[in-house]
Amino acid sequence: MTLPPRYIPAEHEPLVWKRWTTDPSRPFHADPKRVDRGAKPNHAPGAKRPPYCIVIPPPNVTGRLHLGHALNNTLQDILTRAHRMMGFETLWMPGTDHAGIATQAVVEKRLRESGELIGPLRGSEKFTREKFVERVQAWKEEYEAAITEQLQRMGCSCDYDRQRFTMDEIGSRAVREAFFRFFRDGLIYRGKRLVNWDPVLQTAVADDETEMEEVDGFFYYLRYPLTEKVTLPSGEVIDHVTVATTRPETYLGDTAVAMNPDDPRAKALVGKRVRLPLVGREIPIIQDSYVVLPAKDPDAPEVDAKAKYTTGFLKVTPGHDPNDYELGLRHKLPMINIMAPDGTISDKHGWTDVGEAKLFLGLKVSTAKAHKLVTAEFEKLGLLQEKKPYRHSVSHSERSGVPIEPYLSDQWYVKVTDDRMAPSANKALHSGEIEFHPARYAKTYESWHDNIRDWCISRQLWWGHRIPVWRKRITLTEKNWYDELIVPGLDDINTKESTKAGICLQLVRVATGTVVPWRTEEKKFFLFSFRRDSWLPVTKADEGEYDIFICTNDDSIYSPAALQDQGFERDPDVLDTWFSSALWPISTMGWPDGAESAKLDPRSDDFDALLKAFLPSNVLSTAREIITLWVSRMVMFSRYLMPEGWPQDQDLSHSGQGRGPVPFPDVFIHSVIQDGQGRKMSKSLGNGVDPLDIIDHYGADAMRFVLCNMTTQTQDVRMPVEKDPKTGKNTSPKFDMGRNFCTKLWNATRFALMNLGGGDAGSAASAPSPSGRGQGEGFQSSPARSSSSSSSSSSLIDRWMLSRVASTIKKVNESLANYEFSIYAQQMYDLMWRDFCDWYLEAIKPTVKTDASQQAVLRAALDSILRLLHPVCPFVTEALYEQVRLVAGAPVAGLNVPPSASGLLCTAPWPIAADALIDEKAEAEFLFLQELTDAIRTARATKNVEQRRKITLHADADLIARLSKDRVAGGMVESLAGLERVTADKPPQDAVLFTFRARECALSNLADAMDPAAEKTSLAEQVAKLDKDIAALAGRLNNAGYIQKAPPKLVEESKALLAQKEAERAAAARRLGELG
RNA sequence: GGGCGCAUAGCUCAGCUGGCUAGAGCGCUGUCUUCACACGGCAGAGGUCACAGGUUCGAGUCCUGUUGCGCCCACCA
Repeated sequence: MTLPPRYIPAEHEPLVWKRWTTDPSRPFHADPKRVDRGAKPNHAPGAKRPPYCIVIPPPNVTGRLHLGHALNNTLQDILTRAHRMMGFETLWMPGTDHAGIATQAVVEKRLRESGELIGPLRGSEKFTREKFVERVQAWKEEYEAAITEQLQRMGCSCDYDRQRFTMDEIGSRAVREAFFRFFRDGLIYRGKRLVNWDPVLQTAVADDETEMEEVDGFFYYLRYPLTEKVTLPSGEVIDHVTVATTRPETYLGDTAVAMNPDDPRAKALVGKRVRLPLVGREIPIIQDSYVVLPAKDPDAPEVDAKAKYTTGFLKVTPGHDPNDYELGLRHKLPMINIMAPDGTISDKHGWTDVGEAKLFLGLKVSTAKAHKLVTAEFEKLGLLQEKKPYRHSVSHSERSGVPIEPYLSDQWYVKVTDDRMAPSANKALHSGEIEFHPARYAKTYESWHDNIRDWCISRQLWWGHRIPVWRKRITLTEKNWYDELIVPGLDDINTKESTKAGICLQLVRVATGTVVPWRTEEKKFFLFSFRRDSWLPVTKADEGEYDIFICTNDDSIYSPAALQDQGFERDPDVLDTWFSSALWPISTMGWPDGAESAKLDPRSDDFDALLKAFLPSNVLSTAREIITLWVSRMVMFSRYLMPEGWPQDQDLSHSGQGRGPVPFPDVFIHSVIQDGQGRKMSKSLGNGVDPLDIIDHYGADAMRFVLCNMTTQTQDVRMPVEKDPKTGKNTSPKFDMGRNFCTKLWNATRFALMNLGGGDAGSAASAPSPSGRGQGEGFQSSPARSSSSSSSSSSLIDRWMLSRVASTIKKVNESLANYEFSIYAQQMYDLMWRDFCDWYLEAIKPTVKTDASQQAVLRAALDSILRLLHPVCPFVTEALYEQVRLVAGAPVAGLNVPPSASGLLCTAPWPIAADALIDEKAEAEFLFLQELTDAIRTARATKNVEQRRKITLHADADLIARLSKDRVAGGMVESLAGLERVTADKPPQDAVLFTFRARECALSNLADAMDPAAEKTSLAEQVAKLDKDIAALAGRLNNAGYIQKAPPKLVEESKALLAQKEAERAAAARRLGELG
């Protein structure tokens, strides 16, 4: 009984997965108690070993994983599996991200499509907040399960017992504590700012949640009447100024007109006023160098678009344009908001002087309709000068697709500009604590921090972490301030003097939006001190409306109910998704509670040890667009929140405040997979590939091998996508290679097993044993310690094979250390296919059945290949190892492949080869034989010699000696080249001459009859080709500079090559003469 | 506008600090169903390394510039 000639993944993958996950040794489970950072990697049961940890970039629960995920997770699994086999205590922490805005948008869209939801979500009768969140929760459950299944089908060896979710209790606890600490330390503040507003989802969105789109529009030239006539330096008298705008309706919120101080008209106009049509508001003309001067020649091709279109007068709308907002701040202009959250023009949100502009109320801003109506009114008044077509890019919401409205609103911010945040993240880069691979990506990271702005973290959504802040609006006077500020019950808490749990307050003056520092004797701003005598009283100047914000990290201190009784309302907003993502490396491991986290999730009771053992993790693997969104924030948060002296200081209540540890020392940025046309894969383009479709069709290993193989150091990789006519699913012919590779490995092992006479090869396919244990192991003793006399083969091809294995181990180790995945795959491809199959297995066919020492080498080489390949192709190698491990084989000196204690390949020790196995002499000699074989094969093919015909090689005595020196090696050439005999006899008249390394050789008995004409043509071609080569070489050697400056070794090589070519030419020419 | 990357065989890509007689896989051509594998073996065809300059004895590789494509950041006058 033998293995079938094909590897059919679907027959093995589920069984192999079951073995991994049900084995009592729990191979994917990390035990922090076994970790010792100072230990050497080893496999001894119960021994201490160094940690190796990767925290998964949590996939969004918005949908299923795509090929980019497959790539990233394959790479992480490769690293994880390799290190596990190398003897590290290995943790790959899995989990998913709630992806606030993205998931809410997807679910909202679904509900709209199904007709369940009509109109805006907020205020919807059908969906209360709780009910909607319930629906999102259901969605999350569905896709979290799908994602987990996908990961498992891919073979990802995550520690699934620890799987986390950003919004689970552990994650939420971390968010709460982190928010509290930032709030307490003054790094979270409330501010009225201009934000990106999505008028459909009705929430603020981050800059990175928007994307630019080219839009056709118009430049409208509007005339603003001056309140008095002005005489320009040119002598011209004007009664209006003309502004150019793409969004005419925003004129309703204009609070100034700006011009460049260098504009010759500025002197006459700055300080004058214009009156806004219909609104009637009078606004000043101000000067600011931000304003672009009009181009002298607007038609010149390289003129900046702004200079080309501008009139020199810029309408300033601080409430609805980011630049105008900055301008407004600089000039202390009023900010008028003319828009309701749904994007309609409204006088209910801070706009009072509506005047005759009433007719615009209710219009949706940024629509053609609004532009039309507003400009029509200007036209009626004779104030529309002209309009010009203009194509420009406008930012759109990534989630709802509508244009983003800059919108003035109250939001929470993290002060990432603080020295302890972004600058600290850069410090980690400069000190080498964090390193990017490839290194160029460090630049993206660095410049992001150099230009960073405070991070708006509040989102007006329902799906996410609720902001842990309660608010009450109060009016403070000289008389009532103490009573207003004191919150009953808090006095008691203060006496606890607890640093761990706490409560803190912020006071924001409503009129100005400014945060009022708590004025205590201790100068502990925001840290609430409840001792009345430590407060400075409110003075007359301080009187007014205030918002008081309370933040606590522990509901037991002050319960939500108690706060409500006091008239506090919980902030309705949720946090930006990246806030919880930023905590991911530490929250998943139980920050901030350590051992106590087990109360929140009893699945893992070793939380105290977990963080200590595995943080910092070893590497973060991700796509480059995540560098700013996520990598940066994880570094900032970890450095701020984790203790400075970590891991010596293990008191998690200590915040490092920018001097804590980095969450990982290495960041690997993988390439982006595009389709065959270089486009991004996306749902809308229909060019996405589902990893499960690939796995169904090709097998997980095939997919993984190809993904690994294409992970070079470049930015993008193209993957031509085809639609499978049968299934209608997207696929790519690129994966053929992986499938073929697995089949080849399968058959090579099959062949080896046949020749090793061992295990019942059939059982792997038909009836895999549930556990391999209990059956005889292949090795009797550790091969590393065995003496060379045990089995070391003296055969050249065996030494060559071992040398190839040894040097591949070395190169694979290097590639893994440098995150050079493609090189790793390539090495394994060459070793398994080219070296092992094409040469070694073919070469040993005549001898292996009777040569015990060769069998040992065969077994050890195969075992090594399976181990080295396992991280890339875990399923097929595991299935094969199940058979191979049962085959007895003597140890091979220098190649250490001890049996796996569990019987599983996934925890088998990584092969170790002695340097002495790398045998350059054997490789050189083998190369000689390979080339000889090739030369004969080529001659046979070009002379159309029949496949089965055995021919005769005529060679010189030296070559014959070399071939007979090693019985097996000589036999190899004979069998691979199809030789009947090798002789020193003079070749017969009809022999075909060829030269091999400057030796004249000949082949005879090629055919029943030779064609002398064809032979002559071929020889003439050879001579011509050689002449060309000789000319080139001679030219190089005649160059004085080359002789003088090139390395002598190179010159010698050229000379030798020239001599060889000349000899070959002479021989060919002579033979040509003989043939007449 | 700032930054990064890519342009090498029909396709997808290697080619590190300059020595190449430029490689791999797929595809193509020929041949072989020989007892591991036709998802295979063997052999072969196919490339002025985007373009133009420069440095060098020598450039796919280094420098400068040009063109084309892609990505990130900034930018709604």
